[in-house]
Amino acid sequence: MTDKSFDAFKKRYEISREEMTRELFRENAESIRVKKEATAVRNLQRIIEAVFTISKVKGFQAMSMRDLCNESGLSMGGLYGYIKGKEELLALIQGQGRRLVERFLLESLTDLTDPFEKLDALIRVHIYLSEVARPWFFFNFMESRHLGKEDLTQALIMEAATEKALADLIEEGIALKTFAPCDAALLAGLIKSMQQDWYLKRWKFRKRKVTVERYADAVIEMAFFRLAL
Amino acid sequence: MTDKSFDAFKKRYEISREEMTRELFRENAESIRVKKEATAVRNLQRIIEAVFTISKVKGFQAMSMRDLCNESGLSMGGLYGYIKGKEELLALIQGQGRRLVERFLLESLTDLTDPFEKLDALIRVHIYLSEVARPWFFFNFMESRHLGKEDLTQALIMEAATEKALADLIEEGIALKTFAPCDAALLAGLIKSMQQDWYLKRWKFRKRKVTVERYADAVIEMAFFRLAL
DNA sequence: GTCTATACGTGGATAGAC
DNA sequence: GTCTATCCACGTATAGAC
Repeated sequence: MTDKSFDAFKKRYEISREEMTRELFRENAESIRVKKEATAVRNLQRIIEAVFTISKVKGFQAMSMRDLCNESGLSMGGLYGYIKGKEELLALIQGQGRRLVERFLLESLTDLTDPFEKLDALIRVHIYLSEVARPWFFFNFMESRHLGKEDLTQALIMEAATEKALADLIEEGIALKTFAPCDAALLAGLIKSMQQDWYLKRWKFRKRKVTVERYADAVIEMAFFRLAL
Repeated sequence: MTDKSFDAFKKRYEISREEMTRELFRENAESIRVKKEATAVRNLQRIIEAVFTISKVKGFQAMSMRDLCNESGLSMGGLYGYIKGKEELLALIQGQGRRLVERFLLESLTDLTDPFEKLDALIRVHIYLSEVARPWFFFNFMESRHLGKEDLTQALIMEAATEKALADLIEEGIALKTFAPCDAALLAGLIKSMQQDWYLKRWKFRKRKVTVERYADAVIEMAFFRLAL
């Protein structure tokens, strides 16, 4: 990513959006009774968005299937054509998230060589991604501990992968004597916590009129101050 | 606090612990059917701890009153001698938290004048407090959005107060030309997000054998690097 | 493919015995 | 003060009509 603006990122994201839901449908096709792709993809999207909306207010556990029907516009019977039960919703949403992170986060370092540039890109793209797909990030953070053992393991692996990408980058810079020596793993964790705050406390930033670009700059600046020689 | 060690803080905390639950009982005495203070305080403590334990695993919404009975050792009827309903548990726990923060956080700056020392104390004491009262901090973070309007407002005020204390301190240091100029409110938020990570991801730090003192040092170091002239 | 109606289970709260 | 037994409301999931 040579263009650091949020708008450029947003466009890139919106292009992939529908395609990602279609992939999700195909991956789960056996457990979905509805076979017509256009209908299924549209309804799947509505269901997932409804889950986010309701969960944000009352939490996933407190969301009843009736709530979900009202919000998504489907009826009880119709809804059960898409999912086997409430539990499966979690797995479904997890799948969408894995796709998000793989496609946008772990591919963000192409064409960059300077450690500072790479670190900038890696920090920035995470914050931008959490802005465009905020409902998913928020949901994932709040509800991941209710996942089943299998899905939880998957989630933790993905979580660790993004943190490790940061730590590796920092260590690489230290080895090159571009960054000042420090505990790379610990610093990566601190950076991650600042990244997360963007989607966990977004109401706060909106109230204070802090833009996503400005926030990303501030986090990157913190890291650079720490790593400057 | 002249002694920066965690052990010193922990001792100070443990002395106040029982007393705080007693205050909580007296404050809510009208809505508690049980009148014998010794019994009531003991059971209240058990109930609150049980709520934390269960909520950590399945979330407050998914916790049934039967779960709570099993975990606390009381029966359904007995339990309802202490609380009017499930909703009231949230308010009760909120009360305990307000007491925690007021007593330990907002009183931590006595006897200090140097801005760096004050900032060190304010950052450190929050992290230490979240370590000794981790169940409360975790619960508060995860469940606060399910509070009623009244209690939610209270929680947000308290949240804002701790962040403002940080921001004020930073601005004071900038005015004194001890700190480098920067956006104090934004930096305060970033520091807060790093503080929160300690209790939100504690399993991670335990696995990596990062002690609470070391973590506090790392966060303070981040702030100092940013604020050094 | 989607709807309405309904069976079956679980949860919150209380009454009354001990 | 605490327990057991019970009431009623609500939630999930399915059967069968359209």
